[in-house]
Order: sequence, then structure tokens, then C-alpha cells
Amino acid sequence: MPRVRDPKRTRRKVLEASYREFYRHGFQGGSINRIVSAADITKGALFHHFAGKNELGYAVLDELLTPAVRNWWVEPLQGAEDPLKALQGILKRFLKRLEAEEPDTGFLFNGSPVCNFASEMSPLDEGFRKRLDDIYSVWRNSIADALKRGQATALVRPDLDPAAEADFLVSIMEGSASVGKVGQELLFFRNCIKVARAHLASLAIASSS
Amino acid sequence: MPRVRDPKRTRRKVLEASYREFYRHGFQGGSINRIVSAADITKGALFHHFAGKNELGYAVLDELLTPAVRNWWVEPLQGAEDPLKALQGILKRFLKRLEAEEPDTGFLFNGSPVCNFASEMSPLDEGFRKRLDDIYSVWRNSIADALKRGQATALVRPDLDPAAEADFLVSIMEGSASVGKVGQELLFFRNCIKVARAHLASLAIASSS
DNA sequence: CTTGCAACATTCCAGCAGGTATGTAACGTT
DNA sequence: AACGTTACATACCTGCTGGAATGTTGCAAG
Repeated sequence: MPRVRDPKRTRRKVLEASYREFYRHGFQGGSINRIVSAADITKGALFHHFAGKNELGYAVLDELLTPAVRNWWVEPLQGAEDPLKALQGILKRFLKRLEAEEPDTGFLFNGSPVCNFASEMSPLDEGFRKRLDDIYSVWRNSIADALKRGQATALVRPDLDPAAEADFLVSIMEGSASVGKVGQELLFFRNCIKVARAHLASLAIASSS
Repeated sequence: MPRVRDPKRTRRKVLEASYREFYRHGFQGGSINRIVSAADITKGALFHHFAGKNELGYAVLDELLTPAVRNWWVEPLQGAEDPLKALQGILKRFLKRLEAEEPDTGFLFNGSPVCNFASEMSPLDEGFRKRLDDIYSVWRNSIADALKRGQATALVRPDLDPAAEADFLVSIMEGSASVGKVGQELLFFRNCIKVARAHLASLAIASSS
């Protein structure tokens, strides 16, 4: 019997336990029973807050992963005057985080949460596909818009296609996460980021100063 | 009862049906029962040829996906005198294949088979991780070696890191497959390949001819 | 011609999956 | 203080999963 009632907190616990479970075992491989015991609640509580496993996955995407993308990419980019510098900064920040995280629970071992959902569920369920499409659209648009602004202020080469560059960059991020988790070595990520940063540098208008 | 006995053929049928099943539903989401009925055999036959579900997945990696990577990347690269031209050719060939495939069964909807296995299973099972690590190592080494040869013959800029470039390229291929399958539009792949080809072009030694 | 094993086919099963039905206690409302 | 609703808790259920056990038949060697 519940000693104290705190629906917001309960919902949060379920959501975060679900995130960890799905991150580790995948969505289909993730177990409701394990989520329940990890969150230290009961199945009745879970199904009171969420209609089913799919809705639980949707909520993880909507309420945890979408904000994470906003935090990592959208916000840093929309406030920046030099988009290329901002992108370089994001990559640097990302690498620092990789170096700081402990094994087994982080990016280096489990890859990108968004990409994992996308790989597994987007061909299987339209609800997942739609939400993932939204996430990637926001992500890509934030980069493309920043590059466009950079072109307008003569910081970025005018001959390149901002949308194509954005697609390319997101692919690099998600691809390196998926491939890198197999080898589980930081060097792989360092390599990808090194080349990506050189590529970014080549997008600037060559200044003759 | 079996009318004709053809163990090689039976094994092949199981293997290919398993590949399709795992490609569509993932490994954990893939069902042995569906494989059995799709291959039009019985469960006894399947377990006669394969010790369990994991071994079946291993066999798909070893006998189907490893050869595919060799065919698409290793062989074209090891016989080429100009590695950059060869890489451009592979990208062209890949795009042609994307344009030719029918919906729902192909790359555009289901992504890269190797990457799907990697995303889902490499953190969960060491047998999978090891095999996937081998596949990616072969892939990356074939690119890195080709670039090194290009440096030796003064076709590729000497200041770049072949291993890092290889890691970067593989990430692009796998990343675009994972992200692109969400949107299911050819334009995304065209964009990625366009930028990738421009990047490849920038790796050549600037000829003043 | 039989004998033996490989190549299947058939049947069955324990376990866990997601989900439901129902019960009960906390808590805001009037 | 009585009531109704929200927020849980407990127990249970059906379906499917991977896999084991056992049965049967083709086929090649001796």
C-alpha cells in the first residue's frame, strides 16, 4: 500500500527506468517487469500512468530524448553568431563527455539512444517512425538554419548546400555512435571528430587575413 | 515427411529466411517460428542445423553479411590503382542500388543490416560484438589501406590520417542508413553522398594541370 | 540386404511476455 | 463527515517464446 502519493515523481521514476531499460536492451528486448522492479514500483502503477509498452516508448522519446537533442544542438546553435564555431564547440563538448563517462552505461558502450530507437523501431511502428522523424528534422533544421545564417553573414561558403551539410553531420554523429560502440574504444570517436572538425573548417570562407 | 533430402539447400533456406526476419524485426524481435514457416521447413530441421537462436544470428553475420562487405568494399578497393576514384565508384554504385530497390524490403526502409545488428546486439552479447568488430575492422582497414597506397603513389594528400578517414567514411555510410530509414526519402541519401563525394574530392592532391 | 546415422518431422513444455481485473488506501471536494 | 476520484497494489491470465524430447524416414556404406 502506498505510504505517500506522488504521481509526478512516480511517473518520472517509471520514465527514467524505462529509458535505461530500453537503452540497454532495446525496445523489444526491454522488459516491463524489469522496469517495474528497477523503478521500485508496481505494475499497477505503471499501467496507471501509461497505456501500454508502446506509449511508454513514445513518452521516452517525447519527454526525454527530444529535450536532450534540443539541449545539445538546437539551443547552442540558435544563439550563436558564428555557426561553425558553435558546431566545433558542440563536438568538443561531446568528446569531453565521452571521456568523462563511466563504462557500461554510457554512449561509448550503448551508442546514441535516438539512433538505437530509430534502427530498431522506425520500420516496425509508425508511431515511433513519426516521432523519430520529428526529432531528426528538428536536429537537422537547427544545423541547416545556422549554416544559412552563416552564409548570410559571410562566415560560411555560399556555394554549399546547408540542408545537405546538415544531413551529413547528423549522419556522422549517429553513425559514429553505432559503429563506435562495437569497438568500444575512444580512439574511433576521436578520429571521427577530428575529421569532422577538419571538414567543418573547410566550410568557412577562406579569410586572407 | 521429407520428399527429397538436401541439407545444403535446407541450411541455405534457413539462413536466408533468418536474414530477412532479423533484418525486418531485429534479432530479439525476430521469431524462430516465423523463420520456420517462411523457409517452409520445420523447427526440427532448423535446430538440427543450428544450435540455437544466437548461433543462427552468428551464422547470418559470418556467412551472409561478412561476404557482402567484402563484395561491396574490400574487393573493389584492393584492385584499384586510384583509391579515391574507387571510393567514388562505390558511392555511385550504392546510390544506383538505392534507386533501383523496391520499397519495404530494402536499404531505404530497413537500413544497413550490419548496423542494425550492431546497434541492437553488440552491447548485449559478446559473440555478436566480436563478429561485428571483425566486420567493421575489415571494412575500415580496406579503406585505410587503399588510402595509404594512394599516398604512396602521390594520389592522396600525405597530411591526412588514413585510419581516421576510414573511420569517418564508415560512420557516414552506417549513419546515413540509420537516419535515412526514418525519413524514407531518397533525397537524404543523395545529400549525404553528395557531401561525402565532395569530401573525397578534397582528399586528392591538388593537381595544377 | 540390413544396418546406422544424418536429416528431418512432430509434439510438447516451462517460462516469461504484456496486459487485465479487481481491490484498497490516500486525498481533494463539498 | 461523506463521497468520489485518483493513485496505486495484488493477483491472475492468455499467448507466445525458444528450445527439448522423441519419433520417423531417406540414403549410403558394408
